[in-house]
Amino acid sequence: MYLLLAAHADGAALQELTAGGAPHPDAATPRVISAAELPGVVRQLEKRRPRWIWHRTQDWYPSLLAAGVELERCYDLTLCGAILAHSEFTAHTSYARNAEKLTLDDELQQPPQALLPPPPPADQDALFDDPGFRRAPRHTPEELREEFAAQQAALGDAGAAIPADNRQQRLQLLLAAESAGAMIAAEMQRTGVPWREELHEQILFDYLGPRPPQGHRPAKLEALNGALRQLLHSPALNPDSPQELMRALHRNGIEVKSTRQWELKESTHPAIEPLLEYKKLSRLHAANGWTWLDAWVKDGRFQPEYVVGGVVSGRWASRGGGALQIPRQIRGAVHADPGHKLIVADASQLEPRVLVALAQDSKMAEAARDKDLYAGIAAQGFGGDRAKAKVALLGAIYGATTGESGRLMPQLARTYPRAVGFVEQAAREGEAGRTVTTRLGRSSPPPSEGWLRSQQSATAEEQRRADSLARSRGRFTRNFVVQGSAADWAACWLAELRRRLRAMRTDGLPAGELVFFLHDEVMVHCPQDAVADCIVAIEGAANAAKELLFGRIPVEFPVSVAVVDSYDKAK
DNA sequence: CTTCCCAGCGCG
DNA sequence: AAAGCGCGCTGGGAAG
Repeated sequence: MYLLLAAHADGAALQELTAGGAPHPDAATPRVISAAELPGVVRQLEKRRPRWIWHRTQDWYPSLLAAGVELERCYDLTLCGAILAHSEFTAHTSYARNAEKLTLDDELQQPPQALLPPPPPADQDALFDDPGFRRAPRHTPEELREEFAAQQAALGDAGAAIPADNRQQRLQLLLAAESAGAMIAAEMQRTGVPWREELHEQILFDYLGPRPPQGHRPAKLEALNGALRQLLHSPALNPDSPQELMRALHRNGIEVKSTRQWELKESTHPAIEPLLEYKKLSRLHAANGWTWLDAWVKDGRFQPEYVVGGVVSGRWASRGGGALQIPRQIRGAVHADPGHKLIVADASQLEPRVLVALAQDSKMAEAARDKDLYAGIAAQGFGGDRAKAKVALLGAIYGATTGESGRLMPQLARTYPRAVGFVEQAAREGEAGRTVTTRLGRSSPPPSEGWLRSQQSATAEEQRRADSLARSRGRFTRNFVVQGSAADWAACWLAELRRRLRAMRTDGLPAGELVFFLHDEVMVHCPQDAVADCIVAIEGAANAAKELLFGRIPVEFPVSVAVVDSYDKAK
């Protein structure tokens, strides 16, 4: 059952559609529902387990959640439209050809915000107090219905070219997973990561000293700054200025081309150690210090905004608070509530395993049967040297050309011609200006106009520049197929896990809540007596994701699970 | 004063 | 050990 929810001047318009996107015979015209009665109506209709169709999940779902209405599944027209408009699986359809003049405005990205406190938790009326909501709806119900019908038609044609390839099922799975991801993002933002402010403050005190007045350096940084000024004979030095710092280093005979950590480490000058310490602490203070704590943690929860579809590869991005960059230093502040545990689960070595499955490299699959894939590869082709094997494989996925990683490539290619050939092929597609596609059908963006123009350059100098741009794009497409297919896997893992956790709740069992997701890692906050069942759900979902993407293949996707009180104890 | 870009570094 | 992919955020600094 498909139910379209569209904005309406008086609240919402609701219409039942067929799977193809036509109005259901019993619902020729949409039903208008006032804002006040919407949550109740939606709650009632949810009992029939519909798929809710809407322009953007983030416009509807947060307010429904705030009103206490949780839904099972949806279809996000914006996210799905973006996939269908660019996917190679639908490139031959009129939907893709008309993508330039999409009926929907694709404002996936909102203007970037400065560091602002997170919005207060929405209450039941928030949706309807929002002046944006009271504006004339951007799309009529009929426009949204037609958009859904067009997307369904494109999906229906996805398998036409190569039916045996299951392209239609794969793309359908991707659309469902992406829409589920949008719901999970809204739910996780509402729930938030359990964050103990007093533990965070203790960490800051230990590293930096007491909280300084606004705009001042903490004591430890001030002391390091004093030492640096002496050691570098620069009494007014501000080490936060790369230019000043560079000049001071040069004055003291430290000939670096940048002030990056790894380059500074080359020097043995006595100022280097305090300088690196200063940089580390200064970063903590600026990015995750007291100001961050004030702005982002409230009532024991960190509630970041996730941006589903924010990365071309299908990974999520985030907005505000740097949610996907929580440094190890402060992970001790992420702490389970009393009587609860954090389950931190991580798909080990996900990208190499995805490469094995994509390339169907049976030799590498033998190595991937081991819990430690790098050790398996080391045994097969690198004389047992695990570090070498890891650098070589990651280099193949990233497109390393120089350094140890680049030198190891021929050795890797000899042992695993299929796996290496797969990423090499993806690189060649990109260099030639073509697009590449993930397992489930998300395609890389086409090259820009400027890139295409650069490839027709005349002079030798221009040609060198063009070749460099081509190789750069090749590294991007090389990585895209692996990173993007790993994101496909992770989206299915997450959606499957949500389904299983919801089932536990429906069965009246104690169940955990998803509170964090980071590319190949999930965190579940969970009552102690639900831990065992949650782990079963996490592992079952991982296996389900593998079979959804690749069928029954002899490649393991092991999940490493840690049950901890605080995040720093995981890994 | 605001706006934009860069260098640097955090995460995977 | 080295600098190959994808992001967001900060402070500095130049430009308007």
